[in-house]
Amino acid sequence: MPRAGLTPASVVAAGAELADELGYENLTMGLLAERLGVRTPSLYKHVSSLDALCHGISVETWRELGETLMRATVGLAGPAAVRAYADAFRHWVGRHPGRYAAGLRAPGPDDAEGQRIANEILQILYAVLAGFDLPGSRVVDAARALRSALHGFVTLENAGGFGLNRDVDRSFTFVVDSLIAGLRAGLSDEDSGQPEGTDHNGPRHEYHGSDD
Amino acid sequence: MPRAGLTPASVVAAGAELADELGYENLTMGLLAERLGVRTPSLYKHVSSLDALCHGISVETWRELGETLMRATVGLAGPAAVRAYADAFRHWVGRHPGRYAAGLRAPGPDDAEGQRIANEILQILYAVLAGFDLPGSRVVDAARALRSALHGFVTLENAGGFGLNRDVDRSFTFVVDSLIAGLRAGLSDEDSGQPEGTDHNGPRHEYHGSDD
DNA sequence: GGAAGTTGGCTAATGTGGTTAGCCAAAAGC
DNA sequence: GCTTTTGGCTAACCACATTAGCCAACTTCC
Repeated sequence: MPRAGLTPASVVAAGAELADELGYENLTMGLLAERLGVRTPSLYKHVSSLDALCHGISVETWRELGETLMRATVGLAGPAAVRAYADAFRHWVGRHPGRYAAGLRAPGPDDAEGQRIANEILQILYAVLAGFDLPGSRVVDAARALRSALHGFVTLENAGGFGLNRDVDRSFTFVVDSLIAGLRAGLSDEDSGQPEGTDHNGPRHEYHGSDD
Repeated sequence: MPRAGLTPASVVAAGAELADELGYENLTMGLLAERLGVRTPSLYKHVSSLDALCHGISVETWRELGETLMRATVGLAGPAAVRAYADAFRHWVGRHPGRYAAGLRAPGPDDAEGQRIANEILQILYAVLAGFDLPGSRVVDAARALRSALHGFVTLENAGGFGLNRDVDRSFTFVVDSLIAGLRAGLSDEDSGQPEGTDHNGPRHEYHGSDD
């Protein structure tokens, strides 16, 4: 019985690749084992369960996506930064649908690594939004808006939810431009019930509970 | 052996309810059978498979959601219609997360009923957008934008993707208002490569292939 | 009212996929 | 080289979807 030279990292990496190829929901221990030239139970020497494997893929996903978004937006500000962020996001997810699906599992409160990375990505987003001079209490709304729109768009796009009749790139531009319009307008901070200045919801580090 | 009085419709309805309670991914033939006071194989006398059950829930979902959106927007136009549409959508999905998840399975090309209902909902959306005098080739973009943003927002919200720190209602308003701003701006129809007037991508009925 | 037919329960059994137990050789450490 | 640890493997188990085939309960029709 020669050894296959697997490691937790290589198993997770192969799992991520397989998820992209077959779709996240079709990722199976048996298929992954086959891909790695090994019998199914052998995988358990490297990952404790399918769930753990998916968690590993998730962490990998956020790491890679974070790196990508960082590279894409470095040196940019304002609308250009938002557009670059959005495009990089869409293209990365388009190339890695399985990974992205795995990444959607929110990190549990006990998952320090996941929390850390989620927070890191959030910081990139806040940096991108910094150029718009939004009132403090609006920044969270803006981040959620951008996240929502991007997530929704790529999810529907990957699921084939858009017909083929009209250029999808153009639609994507429309979404992003609309949000930029909203950011520019500032959409007055119609009192959030919290006095200015003591707003504890700005882009700081209290977001360890969940990504915002 | 007394009879349980099940019908395909009642089984689907119970499945939808169970999906809302337990989450779509936890919906299982065994649990549904238990809920209905029956053994698992008995369900197969009413639905041909788990997949068929989910398809049934999906159809139900779009029917109910369509009805809800229709009611919410009837008699409204422009920004008010968009806001009403968005609010109704969010609240319905918030109350029916399992159903909504089931509804995400895009109807296959062979599924006439699913196609019909999807198209119907699309028509509501187009009606809501009609008040903005968008150039013909922009309407599809606008519809996709609204769908994406709403879908992304409710999905992240239901998944607990937003922290608890800041009012989520306000963030939702921000997303919707941003899109309305984009719709108002019209975001000039920077040539879509198709001559005006012959645009075959407007809000008509060619969308039988997939919802747009 | 009852005989025949259909319907809708049931138990038993199969297959797939995740997971554990426990064996044994290969690599690593001394 | 000998011991220990590690990473393969087979066998077995469990959950869940699904099918086969039995049999009672409703329905129909005389």
